[in-house]
This record gives sequence, structure tokens and C-alpha cells, in this order.
Amino acid sequence: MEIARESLETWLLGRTIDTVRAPDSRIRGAVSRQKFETELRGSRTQSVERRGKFLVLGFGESRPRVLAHLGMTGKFVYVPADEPLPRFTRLELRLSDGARVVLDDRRRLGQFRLLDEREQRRVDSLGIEPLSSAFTHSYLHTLLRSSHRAIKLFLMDQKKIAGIGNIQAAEALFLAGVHPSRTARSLSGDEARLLTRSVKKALRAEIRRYRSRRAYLYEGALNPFLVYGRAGEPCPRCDRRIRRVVQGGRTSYYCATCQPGQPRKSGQPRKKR
DNA sequence: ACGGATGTTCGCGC
DNA sequence: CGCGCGAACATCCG
Repeated sequence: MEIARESLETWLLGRTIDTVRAPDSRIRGAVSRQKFETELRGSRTQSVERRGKFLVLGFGESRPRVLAHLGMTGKFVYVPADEPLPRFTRLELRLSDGARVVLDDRRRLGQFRLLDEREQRRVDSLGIEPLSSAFTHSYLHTLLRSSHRAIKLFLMDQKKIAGIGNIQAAEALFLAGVHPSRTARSLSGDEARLLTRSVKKALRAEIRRYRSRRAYLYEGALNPFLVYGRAGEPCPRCDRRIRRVVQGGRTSYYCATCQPGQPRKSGQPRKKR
């Protein structure tokens, strides 16, 4: 989402949206197509901000803001004039030079809607930004102590920490050597410290990966993750088989050896990768 | 053919 | 209120 934010900023900031096409009501939300299109038409983009996995676009005081989310399969794509639109284009923003910024979203789980009060409250209720300096080990440890949930589900709770999804939760827990089913409150201060660093590390690695290639997940390429999507493959650290379990309806991947089900006895932090 | 998939939301039950 | 579960969204891929 951070890369999506940077991309939209590059493509849209200071530019005026000439016309809008969004036939898919799911993308727009409850508002009518006509209202949506007329509200956006002629808007000059003044800001593109990210909060967790949400983007908020600003078009000045007199215009409504827009809330964007990519769901699982959404991506923003820049399409120069006269080039064909992606197959799953759900939203088309036409600029004055004929280029379009589109939302390409196979599963239609993405959103691009006028930000109303209800959604503003939703954005306001998001938890801390894990890459901010305020996300410290003591902050995380305090949060962890108040939760009886599995640590994996805790990490993915957007109201606690904003922006960690299924992949990053798995990667961070592997880096920290914490079993995904451990209770949040069972983590020691040392483990909270290591997990804080691991969350930041996993997110930064992902941002770097997106910056260096334009890869969307790992389509057509090798799986770049340490454990995510690697059930049955050898653990990158100990060579034992990566396991797969379902938690909260989502798949978790972990190494039972490197991520033991009980807290480590002594405080020898594991070697970092 | 079947099962699974980067996410969020909603309704229901405890 | 908190939490867990299943469903829904829609379509492609292995």
C-alpha cells in the first residue's frame, strides 16, 4: 500500500481528473454512479495519504475525500493514452493528456469511494503505524499483555496495529521465532522487542521488494518469502518442513522448530537473518 | 474438478 | 463488549 501511495502521488498529485468511469458499484460503495463521477470530475489531487492498508486522497476543501483499498487482488496501474486497459479494470480516472489511472482488480474486493463519516471513523479506529517511531517494543508489549488471542491474529488486527496482513504476519513471526498460536500475552519483554524489530523488518523488506521490481506478489517469479506459501518446503534456517495451519480462517505458515509452541527458556535471542 | 487465494465486513452465537 | 466462525464478494490458478 505504501508503494501504491507513492505511485498515485506520482501519477495524480497536482493533476486534474477529467473524467471518471466506475461501472462497478462495489468499488464506489453506496453512492450512485452519477454522484460519484460528478463529485470527482474536475478534481485536482492535492494529497495522497496512507493509513494502514487504506489510502485517503484529498482534492481540496470543497471536494469530498476518497478512500481507497486494494483488497487482495487490486492494483493501481498507469495506462498511457491509446494503450489498452487491463482486463479487470474497475475504475478509470482519465487525465487531460488521455492517460488513465485505473484500478485493476480481479476479485473486486478493492474500493475507491467517497469518504463519508462512517468510513472516517473506521480509518480513525485503525491502530498504530508499525513503521512509525511510536511503534516501540514497550508499546507492543503493553498491547500484547492485554490480549488473550493468538499472536498471529493479534498482529493482523487492524485496530491494534495497522497494515499487517497474512503474509507479513507469517514472515514477522518467523523472523522473531514465535509460534503463531502463542497467546499474545504470553510473549516476554525480550520476545516483544524481537517481534517489534521483526515486524518492521518484514514490512521494510516487502517495500524494498516492490521498489526494486514491479512484482505483484510473486506472479511468474519465485516465492520471495521465508515461510509464507512454503508448506512442505524446508525451513530456510533449520531445513525442517514448513507447516501449515488455519487460524481465524486464514492460512498460517511456520517452522515448528524455529518457532516453538512455548516461550524460549533462556534469553538467548535467536540469530538474526 | 476442486480447493485455495495478499482483505474486510457482516450476522450470528456464546 | 469481545471473540470466533462462516459467509459473502468474484475469478483465476495449480
